Amino acid sequence: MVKIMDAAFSLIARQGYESTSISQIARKAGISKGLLYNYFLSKEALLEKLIQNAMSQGEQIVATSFTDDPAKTLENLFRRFFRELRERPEYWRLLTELTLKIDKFKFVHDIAVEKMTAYTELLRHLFVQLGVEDPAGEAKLVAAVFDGIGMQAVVIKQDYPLDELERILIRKYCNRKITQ
Amino acid sequence: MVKIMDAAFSLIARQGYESTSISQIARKAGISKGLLYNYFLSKEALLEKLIQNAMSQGEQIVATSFTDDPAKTLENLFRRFFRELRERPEYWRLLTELTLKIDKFKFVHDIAVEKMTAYTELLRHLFVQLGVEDPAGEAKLVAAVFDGIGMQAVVIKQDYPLDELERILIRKYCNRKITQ
Amino acid sequence: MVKIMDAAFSLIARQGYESTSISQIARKAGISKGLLYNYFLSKEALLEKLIQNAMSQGEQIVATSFTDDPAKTLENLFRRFFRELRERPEYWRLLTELTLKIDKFKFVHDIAVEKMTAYTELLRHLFVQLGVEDPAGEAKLVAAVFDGIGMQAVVIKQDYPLDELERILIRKYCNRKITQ
Amino acid sequence: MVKIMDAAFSLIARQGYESTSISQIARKAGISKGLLYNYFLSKEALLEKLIQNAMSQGEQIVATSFTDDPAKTLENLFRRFFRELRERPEYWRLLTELTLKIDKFKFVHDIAVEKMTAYTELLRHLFVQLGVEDPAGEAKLVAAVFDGIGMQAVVIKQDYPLDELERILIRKYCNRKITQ
DNA sequence: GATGAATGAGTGTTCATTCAT
DNA sequence: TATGAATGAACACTCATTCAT
Repeated sequence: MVKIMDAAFSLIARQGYESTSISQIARKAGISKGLLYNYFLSKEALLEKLIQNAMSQGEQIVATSFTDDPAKTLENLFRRFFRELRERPEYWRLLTELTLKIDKFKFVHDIAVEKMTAYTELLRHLFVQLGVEDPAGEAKLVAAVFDGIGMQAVVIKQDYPLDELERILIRKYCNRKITQ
Repeated sequence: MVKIMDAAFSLIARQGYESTSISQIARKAGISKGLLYNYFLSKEALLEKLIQNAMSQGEQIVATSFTDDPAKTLENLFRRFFRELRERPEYWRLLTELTLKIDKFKFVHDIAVEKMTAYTELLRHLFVQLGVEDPAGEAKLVAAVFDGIGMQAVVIKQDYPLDELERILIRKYCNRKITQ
Repeated sequence: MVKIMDAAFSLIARQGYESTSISQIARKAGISKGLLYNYFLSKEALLEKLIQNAMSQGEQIVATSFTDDPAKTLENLFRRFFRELRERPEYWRLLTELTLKIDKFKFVHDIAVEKMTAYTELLRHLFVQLGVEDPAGEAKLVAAVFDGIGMQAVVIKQDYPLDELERILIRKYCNRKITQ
Repeated sequence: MVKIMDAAFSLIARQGYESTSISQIARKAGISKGLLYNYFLSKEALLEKLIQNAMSQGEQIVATSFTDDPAKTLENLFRRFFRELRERPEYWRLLTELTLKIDKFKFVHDIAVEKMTAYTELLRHLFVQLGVEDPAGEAKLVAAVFDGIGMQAVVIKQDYPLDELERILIRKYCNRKITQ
């Protein structure tokens, strides 16, 4: 049920998983607690569905960034990442919070590691094409930058200079001559 | 009471704030629940003290990194940051988790913003001395890198290439000639 | 609906009345919950039908045991009782469990008393024909033995010496000369 | 806490385990639900304590029945058994109901089998001393009689002829000459 | 006849917090 | 200073029952 997922998403993204009760979710979705359990086996199962949903949206972003020009592809990735951060910060909040729950929910670890290695590998591949020195290391660095910016954007919110960071990153990595 | 803080710190760092009960903390600290409430007004107040404590430890790291040579100072900062990550990963876990509780605990936002601006300003200052182009932007980027690496290290744990990232960062930013 | 009764019977006999849900019964019967309520007014009503059904099966056992020879009739009763216990122990489980719900379901008491007096009267009648001393008392005793053996067989299961007890009872009560 | 045990005992004995809620028990005991959980880890743990309590009382009955004369010992056992049934029928209700829950609670099986074998062995021993033919078989029979009478007394209540059955049993098994 | 979405009161259990001692 | 008995509101979850279709 999409109403439930939406309600759960916005509440959990804002308050965190443990601080959001099934009652709250049901109330916000406009249904009874009992009905919620017709759709989801447990609170944890609901969370898992939520994450899977969010992840698949993330994959679309990557998929639609590809072009023949690696510099352009990289720029697309950067721009879409920042757009996401601006338009749907709660998505990153949820992902980040969940990532920290790695010891509590077994399904999180697999998703997190898979996501991280996939992104890093993608960046490395682009850096190779762009002739960047130590592409593997640079990819890891940029992956960390992504996570760090996501985290800080979520925390500092409107005061965080997303625009400036976007400009810096694109200038640094996507111009003709990549020297550094 | 330091026993309480220690107990609370290790439990919350490992299990998270909501999953750690006052009973557990009191038991681990070897005192009664009642006594705990003689020292802290509430669970939330204990958490606040915990964070303030953790932050001040972070400041010590910064303070002891200073030298006359900005490149050396920067290298010290990097090295100490990575050492912390290796030796006390729970510290970062706690900080990261708590940072995300921004909407739940008002005091978190102020602390987080203050920390971040202080670090960024420090980095900017060093970059100015080192003649880095766009020192303010670079400082923001490196601050994000720090947060990102901390986050990923906490999640990926022993498989995360801390050593490699440390080497890359130092090579990139702390060598005589800073060109990028 | 016989499918419902069968499903309910096997589930309740195995798990007990309270631990068996209407959903389970409907699922096992291959119908919807709603349809089940077309046939039975409530879970309790279903239970009542279940018991009546079980009781009438018990009566068939008695009815087909009759012969002209009271000793043979008694032996038939014994043998059929033990056969039932061996072949359909869940039947006894259900009856025993339900019998204990006397304070919860008013209909249980009437059924139980009626069953017991009928059996006792039957036994008494046979004992009179067999010239047993104090036939009424002996009948009550044997009725108790039946219940006790049923109970113990249900609990101890495969380790309970049903064969031995059958032999003992028949030797004791069904031989030409009844002396005791 | 004895208040809790008493409340739980009387409620569970009357209504059954599943039909008695923790709320009811706490209310009857005059305490909060939370406090109940300071004394018992779970509803099941409370039940286990209840049974252990009941069993140890049962053992006292057996222990105080012994004399040098086996016939007198047997008579004592019979009389005490019937006295218990008259004075504390709920005790038997609880024990019987629990016994049927053998598949649900692991601790029940051990207790039930132990109780049953101990009683049967005791009876067999007495029957040997009394020169009863097939003492082992007779012991099993009498053990079943006990269970059966207990069961019927619980169900039929005031209409069940406990006095008559007591007289019959004692006459049958405890007189000088045991012939049967 | 037949479905299953929907409800609401209930369950066992947890836990931050208080307070008499 | 120190205890822990006690509370009450909350939690995740279940289930008999209803009803529009």
